[in-house]
Amino acid sequence: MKVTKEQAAQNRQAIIDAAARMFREQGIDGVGLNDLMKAAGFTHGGFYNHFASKEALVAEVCDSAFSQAVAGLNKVYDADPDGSLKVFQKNLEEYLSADHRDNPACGCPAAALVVDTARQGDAVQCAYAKGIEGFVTIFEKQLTREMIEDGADPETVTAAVRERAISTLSSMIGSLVLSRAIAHAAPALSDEILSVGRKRLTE
Amino acid sequence: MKVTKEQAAQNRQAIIDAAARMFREQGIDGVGLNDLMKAAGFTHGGFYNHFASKEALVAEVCDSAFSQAVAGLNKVYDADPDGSLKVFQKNLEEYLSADHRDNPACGCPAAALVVDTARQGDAVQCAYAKGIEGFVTIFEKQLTREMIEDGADPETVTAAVRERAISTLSSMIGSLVLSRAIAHAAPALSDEILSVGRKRLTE
DNA sequence: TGTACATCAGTGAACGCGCGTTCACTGATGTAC
DNA sequence: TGTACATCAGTGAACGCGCGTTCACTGATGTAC
Repeated sequence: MKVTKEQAAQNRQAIIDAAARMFREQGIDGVGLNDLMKAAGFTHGGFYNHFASKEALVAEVCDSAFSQAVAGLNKVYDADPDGSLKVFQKNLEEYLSADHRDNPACGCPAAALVVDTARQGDAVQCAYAKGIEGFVTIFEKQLTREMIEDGADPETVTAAVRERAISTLSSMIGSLVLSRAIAHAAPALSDEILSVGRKRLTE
Repeated sequence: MKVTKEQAAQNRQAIIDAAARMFREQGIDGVGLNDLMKAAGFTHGGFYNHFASKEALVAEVCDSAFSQAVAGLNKVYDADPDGSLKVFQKNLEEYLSADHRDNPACGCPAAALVVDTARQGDAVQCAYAKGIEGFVTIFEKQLTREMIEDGADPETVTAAVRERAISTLSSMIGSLVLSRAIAHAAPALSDEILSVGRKRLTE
């Protein structure tokens, strides 16, 4: 039952994509390879034709999910640099929306995997860290635009921008994961966490 | 091998305490009942003399860990209401320390369990939500003190205080879990996340 | 207060189950001639 | 270009293992008389 090289590469990516969804939704430990392969449309035995181990898959998933997210943002911002600030602000607000909170499977990998990652091996943590650095870089670029547009001196803005980028990212992730943790048990407070987060981000 | 009622109650608490440590360090899914009971000093079969299921234990652990944390803070702040603001500020800084980052087992349950909780049943989420509400209440009290000390009008401060309480808690949790996720892979950025968080919290 | 008996916390073997991983096999693909 | 053979992605049974949970048993505790 050999398939073409292209088909094999597609199948491999299908496994990564299914894992990216399931890991974000159910956690890394919560997803078995049997269920994963079934979700990707295959039988479980073929897994090891593509990956050396589950750990290796997790690292690739991290890499893939972050790369897609970072590349997606960069593409949008670079397509229209002048209008990118508005899109950036809109992205921040959507990040802390009920929709994003309620759909982790296709949401931010940094938030969904943040606690699991601390318990994973080096390869996973490195892929995750690379992704975070990518986000920080994007934030720095956009926040620099924002501060210069607001009349700041381009020369002296650098340190302040990096601080804002890091604290913005931390707050976004914190607000999102906290609102998710209590979404069912305390929906009002969960909503409040999101709206307070949005308000703080946009002022 | 029956033991006295008091001894049985102590043993039960020993299981909860061991679980509280292990869940924070290894995640809820990452801890087996066999290892847990061994860590608490017992054989695994006795688990069900104390708890109906692992899920029931998790709920009790959440409840216990948050109650201890909240009660501990309240005790300190109430013992010396006038000096409590200094202690509060010190607590915020210690929260975002390398020491806290590197020792989740005895650290904040809200941070260590935040992503796992979203995947747990109602009982666990309710215990967690109750704990978060407890933290928010404490923060509101202390931030009110702070703002009044800084000359704010006690009557009009309420809404702003709640916002600050929620956003402070979200940022603390976000900074801590993010710094933990990349502690090994990107130690410099991990430290930077903590120090930026501390700076933002104390200004 | 002393004796007989029920209670039940703790033990350790066993349950079925799903985990990550391995393996022999299949058969279409890709390659060497 | 056509044929023979090696490659290897996919299949599905099987591996050992640890999971959460159940159970029969033990024997000191707690209780009823």
